[in-house]
Amino acid sequence: MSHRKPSSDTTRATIRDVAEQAGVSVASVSRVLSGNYPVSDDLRRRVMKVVGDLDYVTNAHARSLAGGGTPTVAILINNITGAAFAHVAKGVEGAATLRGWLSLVGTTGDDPERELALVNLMRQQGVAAVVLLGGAYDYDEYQLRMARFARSLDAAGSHLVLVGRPPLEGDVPATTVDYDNESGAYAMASHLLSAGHRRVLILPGPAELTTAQGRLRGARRAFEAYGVPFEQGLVRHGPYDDEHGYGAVEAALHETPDFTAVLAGTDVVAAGAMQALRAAGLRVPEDVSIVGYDDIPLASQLTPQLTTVHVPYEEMGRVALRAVADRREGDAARRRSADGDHLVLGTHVVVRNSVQPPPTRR
Amino acid sequence: MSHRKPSSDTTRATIRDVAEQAGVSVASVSRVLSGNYPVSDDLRRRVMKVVGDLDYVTNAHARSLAGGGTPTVAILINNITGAAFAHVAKGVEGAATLRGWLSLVGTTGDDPERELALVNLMRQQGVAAVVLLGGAYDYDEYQLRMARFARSLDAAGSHLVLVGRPPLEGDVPATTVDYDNESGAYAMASHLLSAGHRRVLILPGPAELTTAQGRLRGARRAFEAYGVPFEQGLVRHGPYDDEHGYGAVEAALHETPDFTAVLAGTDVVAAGAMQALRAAGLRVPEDVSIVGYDDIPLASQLTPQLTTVHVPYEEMGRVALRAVADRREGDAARRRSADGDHLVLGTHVVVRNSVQPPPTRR
DNA sequence: GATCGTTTCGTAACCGTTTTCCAGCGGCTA
DNA sequence: TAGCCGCTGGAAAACGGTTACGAAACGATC
Repeated sequence: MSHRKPSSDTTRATIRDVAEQAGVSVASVSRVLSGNYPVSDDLRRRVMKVVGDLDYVTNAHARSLAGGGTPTVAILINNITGAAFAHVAKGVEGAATLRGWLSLVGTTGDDPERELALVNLMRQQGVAAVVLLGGAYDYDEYQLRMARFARSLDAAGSHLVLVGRPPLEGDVPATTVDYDNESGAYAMASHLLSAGHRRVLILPGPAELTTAQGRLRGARRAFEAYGVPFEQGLVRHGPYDDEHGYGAVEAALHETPDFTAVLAGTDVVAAGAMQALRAAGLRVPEDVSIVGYDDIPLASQLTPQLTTVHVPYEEMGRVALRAVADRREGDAARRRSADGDHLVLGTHVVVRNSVQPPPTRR
Repeated sequence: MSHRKPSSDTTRATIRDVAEQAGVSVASVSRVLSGNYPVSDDLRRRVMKVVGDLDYVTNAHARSLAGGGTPTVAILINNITGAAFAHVAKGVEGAATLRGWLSLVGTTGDDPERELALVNLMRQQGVAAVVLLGGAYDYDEYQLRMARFARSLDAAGSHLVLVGRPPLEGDVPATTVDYDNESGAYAMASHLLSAGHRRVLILPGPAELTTAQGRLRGARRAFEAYGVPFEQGLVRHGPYDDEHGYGAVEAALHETPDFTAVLAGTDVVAAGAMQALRAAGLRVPEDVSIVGYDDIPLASQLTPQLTTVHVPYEEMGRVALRAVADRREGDAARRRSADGDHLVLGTHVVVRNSVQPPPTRR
């Protein structure tokens, strides 16, 4: 007879309880539940009956300790509420559950320290992969630490995936899923320039964020291509939110009011900018044209609907998960060759109603 | 000497490896790391040195098997991308990490089956709580199954928290964090009525969702209070998205074009409605007034800015987590008394620019 | 009827921690 | 100097599963 403690009130049934009550061994129970081993119909019936009666579910921790266990992907995101990267998260999560994977999520709140700490925490969880969402910080030390983590994860059989940021430098075992910030911004700026705009207010985003840097570079390249002098005084950095869009336009209207268009680093920034323009009695796009970036749902709900560049965020999430799932199934050779993977997805501008040629006079 | 297998390439270091290399017992390593037991400085130094060298992190699965382990909260959400409940998720996640808890997330995609399956999956994970976000389905069988799950979770030492939906009926061990859908809608409708509107198009949302039902009830009550006949032909059900808002207004303009205001069940629906109005050449709010519900960021970014009712979504998330954290620390007596907890938070209408008295003629 | 190959199932050794005992040890009191 | 106590650290038993290995049962084959 057994001398295990009688099942307490708030203790879930164990596989042993099931085995005893069904009069079989724990191994048998394990086998009918995981279904990867032949069992007789009689056994299966007996076990399932008891499983139902006891409302038994296997303990995931024990299971993954012993070798089985469902893979888990960790999603590290700046802010779940941010529309753009929430879509990436959706893509990752969707692709994950499609394969029966679980999704852990942590928010970094724009804090590099916290981001690093979270990667470590996820390492403890033994996740199959950690997916890091959003632009990176351009500090050297940060990059170095991230590279170290990539190696740690790799050594533990996990893998780091960077989404929406440039790949780490050097021979780092990490996968990057990216889109071309620069050429998107190039296209957007070209759109404005070819409409005749020459003085455009540029709100790229936070100066230290790689995405903002890329978008700014793209815009500048377009100006060069068009032979239009690039005016540093017309670019204003700041956070990716509507308040900054509002404030920046407000300030610009005081200091350099001769711009005829604004190139926002983000749809949300564009929304803020649009409000400031209206508050100043300017019409969009008759007086001032405006373009965004990201093509989040908001873009098509504004009035006028925003011309912007579409980034396949959700697709990026799916691609990110697929990359790591493939690598997990691939053989060692394939895995090694895939080191430093870098997938870049295309963007395209979607033309709506927020751009017109500049007014002949103001 | 040890005869354990030499550490393979893709196998993380174990506590044993650390112990051996530091020349101490595994118990000591565990103690140094968890820090809940007195150890000498010398021991601590030796262990930490090796931990650093080996880049060791404890295995979370093993840890929680053995009794330790960080609590995890499961967030079950319809769609991460949905603005309103993404804020709840943010609240939950924020409060969770504040206490050192982890957050698992699963998306239900509007599928009751999947929702139920996820609750079960989370039960396997041994989560401290599962937080279910969003309106519930009004099927009897669904409610019954959910009640069963609540009991299962409770029996396993976990707990079910329902956010943004009415509590389960009967003596079910679940906590509900809710807001008053009905009185919010009542206030919103009153706002319209007191502005002089009499014929208002109502787009409550999906007929089978409890939130939509509540909002509709509230509106109807307001009409009764004002002695205005409630016209069933002016309510159109449909999903909570802008396409439905657009389509419903479009249809209504054909069939019952004499409405002077639209009461949308959601800010997003309102956005769609607004577009349809504009497409038909109507001005907002001069020709038609419009109000939303939820007060998501979008509401203040539309033109005109949307009058809506503010729901403290993020706060609800925080409250939800606090409730389950408290219960976890409380004694058995307190826990029992807290069965069937029901916290309801207040809402308030925020007046912006989308409502005017109806035009004297059309 | 003995041999052999298949199924099917039980036994027991792990997986990597935490935690309960218990032992050694130096210092203090009597 | 014996006895006791506080402080450290080790040995080993859980925690709840999975799975390699071996054995029993059974029909088929010669």
